[in-house]
Amino acid sequence: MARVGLNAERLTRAGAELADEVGFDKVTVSALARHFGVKDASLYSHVRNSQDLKTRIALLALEELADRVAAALAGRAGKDALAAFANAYRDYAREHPGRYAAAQLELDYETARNSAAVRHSRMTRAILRGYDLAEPDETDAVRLLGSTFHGYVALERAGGFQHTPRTTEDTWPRILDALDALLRNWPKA
Amino acid sequence: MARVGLNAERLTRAGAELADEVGFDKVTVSALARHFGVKDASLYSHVRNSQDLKTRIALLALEELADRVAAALAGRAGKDALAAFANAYRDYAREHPGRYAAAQLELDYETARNSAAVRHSRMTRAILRGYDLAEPDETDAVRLLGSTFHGYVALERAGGFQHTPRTTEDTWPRILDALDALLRNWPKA
DNA sequence: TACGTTTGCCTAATACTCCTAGGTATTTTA
DNA sequence: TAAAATACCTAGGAGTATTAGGCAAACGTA
Repeated sequence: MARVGLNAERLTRAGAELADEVGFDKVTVSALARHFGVKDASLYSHVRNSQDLKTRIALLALEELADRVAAALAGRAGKDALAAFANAYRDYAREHPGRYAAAQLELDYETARNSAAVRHSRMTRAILRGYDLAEPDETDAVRLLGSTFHGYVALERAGGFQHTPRTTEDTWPRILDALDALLRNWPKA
Repeated sequence: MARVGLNAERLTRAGAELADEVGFDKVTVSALARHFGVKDASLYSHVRNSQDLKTRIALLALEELADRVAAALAGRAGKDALAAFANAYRDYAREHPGRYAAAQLELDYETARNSAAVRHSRMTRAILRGYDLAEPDETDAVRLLGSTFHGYVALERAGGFQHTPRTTEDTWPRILDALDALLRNWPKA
């Protein structure tokens, strides 16, 4: 019979697309097998198991997201960089909800260490170059930014901001204003 | 044969405890049935299905968390209230990781509307009474606080802050300082 | 206290997902 | 073109979710 031509990368890409369509938690080995018109068991030559498949999708999403952020950040500094970073992050989550959810998957130490997660933390730190922060304030500020962006996107996605007339479109730029103001006037210890 | 005496509430409580022990996503109908020494099918007289069980655990967690926050907030204002709120939130997540994850479950509109989630948003707004913010800044600030706390707890739990010498114990109070400073000097539109 | 009703828990059965072992056929390579 | 690698298969076992229908314990009432 004709072969479909599977390999780990095609499975990962199809899994990422499937995640965006139906949700990351609904990406299963059998759903993916159905998508390619093969039997479940056939996937196990390319992927160790279900967890491995999910990890690969997570790593793909982290790479893509890091690439986007890097592109958005190029040549910008200060508040421009802050906004570019934040928007890249948020836009990715909206365009690719499944991949974004995948990027949140908890990776074991070793896997995370060799993933694009490292680029993410370096880029977050790079934003702060336009502001005048010394350690340990810089680390604290990195954590604040990461927390706020991640939290905002998560709550927005969960529909947490839908019960008031104020739209999230209006709120978002104001939050960037606020964070910019905060970074320019970081409180003394 | 002797009956165990199941009912929806006991199942929900046991499910919440199980969530804290093994993770919310590992709370299954069959695991819970095993815990009580009964057959899977027996649970379906008390709970509609797996989703219903998870929703009940989520609602329980939201109630508990709201109670804690309310207690922490009583009689406080300004930065005191901010810190009490944030700590109640964070402590709950650390003591009850499974329940906290459950509280993040996406509820449909109607369910959310009748849940303790409403108390949560009211309490978040109450914090701001000690600061001088008019609408729509108040709504934006509520969203910023919610995002930051939620995001911080999520990233901390995922181990996102473990790769640097600066501990999260040191960072956390500084983030509260920063948010307090920000609320006192909210930028003009 | 006996009787009927409720209901807590059971057995049986179906369906879906994950995964292993071992086989066949196709493609690659030497 | 024969050998090696490998893409996909069949078969089957285990766990989870769920429905349908049954028996017996507990409860309310006459």
